[in-house]
Amino acid sequence: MVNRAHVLDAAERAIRREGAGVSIDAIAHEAGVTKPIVYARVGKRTDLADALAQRLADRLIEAARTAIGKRRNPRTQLVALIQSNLETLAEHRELFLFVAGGASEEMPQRTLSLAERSAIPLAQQLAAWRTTAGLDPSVAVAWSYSIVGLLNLVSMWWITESDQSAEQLAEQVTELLWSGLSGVPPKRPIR
Amino acid sequence: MVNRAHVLDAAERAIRREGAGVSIDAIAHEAGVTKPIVYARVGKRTDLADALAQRLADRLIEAARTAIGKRRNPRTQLVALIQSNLETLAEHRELFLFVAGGASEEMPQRTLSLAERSAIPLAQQLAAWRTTAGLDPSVAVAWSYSIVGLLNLVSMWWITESDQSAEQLAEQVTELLWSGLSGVPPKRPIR
DNA sequence: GAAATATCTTACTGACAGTAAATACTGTGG
DNA sequence: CCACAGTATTTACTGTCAGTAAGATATTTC
Repeated sequence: MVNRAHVLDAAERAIRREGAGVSIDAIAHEAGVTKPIVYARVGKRTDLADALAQRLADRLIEAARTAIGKRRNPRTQLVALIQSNLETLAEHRELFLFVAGGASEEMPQRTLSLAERSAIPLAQQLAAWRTTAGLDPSVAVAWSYSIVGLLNLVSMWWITESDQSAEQLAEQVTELLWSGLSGVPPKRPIR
Repeated sequence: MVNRAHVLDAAERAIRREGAGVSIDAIAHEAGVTKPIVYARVGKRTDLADALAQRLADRLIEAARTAIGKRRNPRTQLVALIQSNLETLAEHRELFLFVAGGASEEMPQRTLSLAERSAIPLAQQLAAWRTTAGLDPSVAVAWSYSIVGLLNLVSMWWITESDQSAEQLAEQVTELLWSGLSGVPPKRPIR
């Protein structure tokens, strides 16, 4: 009667309403069933977080694809990617916090599983580019995690503390990712 | 008899032994006291996480300072900064997870408070550099969070899933942060 | 229509955060 | 040496919640 997707939808609504600390009972109630059904459909809390992380990552990728759309200039594409990430995570703020925050024990696996889904396609793209440019593609994975981690924290910061526009922030972050720090330090120490 | 620092030390040992999901009772036991003492000294779980985040951030900054040491080449300094970050977080793996993972509700504040302590000195340095280079320093804060976020996720990934050496990874990440992506994409779409 | 099976719910357990009330300890004036 | 005020500490409790086992209800099968 109620399938897995229905429960996951209900979970998203419950999280949106009650925040990341929502109880399984509340989710079950939102789905119109009782707790053991939730367990039968999606497993325990960490499994739920995994499933929702998957959905969120898919949405991020989808949003990025549309935002990039038919833009041709790579740097402009990067701005669009970053801005869409900011806006999508802001849109799904509580879900993001549920997925990223979750329970303590399995935390790295969860955060990484969210990161991984975004990072993998990115890594493939980067590796392909590097290869055609005649460069070593083995940096691709590390770079993907770098970019995803950067986007995650910047988004979190922007959502909760910053008041500048997504556009402006995306431009600033792009400047860093595009050109790097090489032009910045004069001749002296970091810190 | 037992002061705040003593309790925090015990908390670190307990976290190291039992992982990020450690109970307050276990921490109290490790400190040789009972639970209400812990609450009297450091407050509730999120306050404890804040205090430990502070300590961890201080250690990261300190480690970075020594690692950078007397190196003069800015790019080499960046490699050292990144490598020291990797190694320090690996050293304090469980503490890192406790601080970053914690409870769901206040998660952004906690993660950000950890990030903030690392980001602020970095931002000051970046702003100063940009100013002396005649560039707009207003990007400094966003860049700091970018770099800290990048380091956090890369460290987490490295700690739990990657098997390459810290040295090699630090070099790869430096390449991204130093030179940026501008040389990479040919003339076509991201993803 | 009865037996077998799948489906859902009620009801429970165990763990743990956080707190209130009770108890032991300390020093001070008599 | 003792009563007593004030503080430090512990015991014992409450409430919440994840996760599950056992019972109840519907559904299929012969």
